[in-house]
Amino acid sequence: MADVVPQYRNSATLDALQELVDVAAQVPHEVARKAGLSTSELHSLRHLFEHPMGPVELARVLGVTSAASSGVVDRLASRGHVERRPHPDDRRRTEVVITESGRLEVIRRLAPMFAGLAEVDAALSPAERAVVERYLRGATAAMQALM
Amino acid sequence: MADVVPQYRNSATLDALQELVDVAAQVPHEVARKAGLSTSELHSLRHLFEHPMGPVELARVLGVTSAASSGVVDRLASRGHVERRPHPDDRRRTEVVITESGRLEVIRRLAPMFAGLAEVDAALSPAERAVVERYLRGATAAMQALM
DNA sequence: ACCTGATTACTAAGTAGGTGAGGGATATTA
DNA sequence: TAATATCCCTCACCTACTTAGTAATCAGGT
Repeated sequence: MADVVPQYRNSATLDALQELVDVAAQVPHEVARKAGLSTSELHSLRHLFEHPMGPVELARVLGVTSAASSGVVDRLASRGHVERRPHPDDRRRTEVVITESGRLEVIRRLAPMFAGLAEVDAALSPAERAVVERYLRGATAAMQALM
Repeated sequence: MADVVPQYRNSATLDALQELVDVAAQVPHEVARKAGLSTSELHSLRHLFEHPMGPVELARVLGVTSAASSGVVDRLASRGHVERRPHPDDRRRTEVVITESGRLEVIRRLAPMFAGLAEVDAALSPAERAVVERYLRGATAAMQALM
């Protein structure tokens, strides 16, 4: 891009950001491969780690159809990484809940990265942290504008 | 993650970073869909924008096999977005060169994002920019450690 | 000059995981 | 209550990947 879009040239941050985004995209690919999961399965575990959700919501966060996420849940369930549970209030719904095995898989694969990120984070002074956060939120917003 | 890995809790930057990475992963998916390209095809154009490369190098940056990238180049070439050219020095090689049509496609789809990012970037003082760059490079390194 | 091994790019066959359409059960709204 | 919407699933199909293997070319050692 930088070659023909002059005003974006020579910005070290923009350059670093692009590199970050590229690497961040490679990581799930590689980690999933090592874990014997598809990237969708890995992303699902990562999101289910936070809180349970149904196949349709999962489809939304993955950016796929519910037909696809139904298969994702099937495969994760067959490996024991998640469980389907009936929703207490709405009998149409299924809650997909991550199991201990699923949690361990996520932690085992991603903890080293989070440790490294925490270290980078810890090196920031409060003032610097505020600057970085503002930048990250701004960049996120700029990307979201495309969608 | 934050729920069960206490030392990572309450870091606004880490939280913002995760959000950024998630959005950054959604963007190519969505942009490619709108452009009628696969994500691999879009990523290929993005990298070929910088400089030509052969199918094998393309495969490496995409994280797929050369068999797959061969197909990617086929599809991009059939749409007129790239051209195969014989490498001047090494007759085993093919150089895949982006065409004007390919450049336009990339610019048209991604320029708004880069404009937004440049704006965020421009809001930084030189000192702040240095902080942000250091953080981004550090985060990139932490991610790369997994691979 | 001639092997040997590495590298590049491709093809062929098989497969994983996606889409789109649609259906049954349940919930929500008019 | 009737109509409509939502949730989750199945089915048939398709795209884009993988693995395996080939031909051409290059580079190094003898």
